[in-house]
Amino acid sequence: MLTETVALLDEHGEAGLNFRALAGRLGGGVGSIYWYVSSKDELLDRASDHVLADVLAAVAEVGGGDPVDDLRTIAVTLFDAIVDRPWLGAYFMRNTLVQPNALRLFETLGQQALRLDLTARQRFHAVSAVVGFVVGTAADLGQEPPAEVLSGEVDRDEYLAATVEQWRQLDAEAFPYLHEIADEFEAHDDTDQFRAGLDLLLAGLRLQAGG
Amino acid sequence: MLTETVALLDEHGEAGLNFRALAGRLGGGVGSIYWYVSSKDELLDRASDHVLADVLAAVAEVGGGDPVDDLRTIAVTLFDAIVDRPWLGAYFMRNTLVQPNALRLFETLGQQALRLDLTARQRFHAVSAVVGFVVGTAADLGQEPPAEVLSGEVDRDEYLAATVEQWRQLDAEAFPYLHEIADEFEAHDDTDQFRAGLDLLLAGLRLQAGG
DNA sequence: ACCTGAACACCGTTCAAGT
DNA sequence: ACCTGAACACCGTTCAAGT
Repeated sequence: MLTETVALLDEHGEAGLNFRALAGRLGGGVGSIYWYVSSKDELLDRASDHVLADVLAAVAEVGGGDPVDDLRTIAVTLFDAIVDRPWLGAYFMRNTLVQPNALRLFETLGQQALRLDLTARQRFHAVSAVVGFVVGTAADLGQEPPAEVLSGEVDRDEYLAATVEQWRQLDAEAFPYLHEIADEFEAHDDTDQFRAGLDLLLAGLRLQAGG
Repeated sequence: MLTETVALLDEHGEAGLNFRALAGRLGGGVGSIYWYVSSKDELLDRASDHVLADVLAAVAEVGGGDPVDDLRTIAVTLFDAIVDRPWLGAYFMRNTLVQPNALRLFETLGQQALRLDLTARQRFHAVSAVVGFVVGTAADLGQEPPAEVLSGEVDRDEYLAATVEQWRQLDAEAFPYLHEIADEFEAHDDTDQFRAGLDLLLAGLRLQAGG
């Protein structure tokens, strides 16, 4: 059932997942899904954990190098997985009681932090910050472009172009920052942007751990 | 209309906002809302920007001190606003074409970054990282507790208690990190956690800007 | 130009009934 | 123990009709 859920999600996005379509795929009635799962939220909790097994497998060997670098490797792997499947962002670690893989991934991140000279509280904060940054950033990037722009259908590129154009129209005296970064924004790559932010966070962590 | 939308959101949460209830409040028909707004998403885009005016007013005087500290002040103010109204997280800066206040707040953050010795790209990445971290972390904290835990209704405290209990039941050899932080998690304060993470990010930024 | 509200299409969820 | 699918309650959105 989780496999079919993920397949539907991959093919038609979060909006394409509904119980009627899922039941059809499984060759059963709508009601039978409720025998295995108590709600759509729980289905997505479990589906996201199901998919997380791949992330876990990909980082199984991580742990031998510099702790901060290993933290970065795991974070980037998780980030890529959420960019691939944006619905992951909303459900990852939402309820670890039914998400053993999320818990294992959290532990794996934490084990890198265990190798840093930090207090327990600092470690807790550091790992939480990394997870928060990864999930928050990835979820932001995975957003559908707003449908209300202009009239008719607008794709992501057109929305971004309209945004830069808006920035350039602003008064340069009142908006010096937006003017400065308009070029950057136009040429920006989401993954670069994520990595740059993650590097800032990890640089701060390294400093806290004593270099 | 935006004021009534926000009032409904504040009183009954995101789930309590629907066009029938809103039309009732406004003393009109459901259809008339579509004269002012093309979809529910646009309504929420505009409502979130409406509310952001308060944040903007609160940070109007910021800018005289240390740039990194000023960045922190603005970030904390935004964080508090999203914790207060979790639906803000999903709509903040989603479509700046209809969100002038979000744009101004982004500019205000950016102007602090302008006072740091950074390249335009670094500034863009830094401000994006701060916003991503704030929104991601606040949105995560604002989540409803999963309803599927155990049977019956469970509030946030019970869910957190069940989570710590789960961690303590895990094998201590295989999950050293979760065991170590169980106590921290039990006593943790969301705002402290956010500030600690933000400080790591800002420490990294300060380092990049040359101390 | 602005509003009305019935109607439409589509949801998640329930439940009496089956096997 | 597990499944069925009609029915329910509740959505966002549309649109012909009004003023």
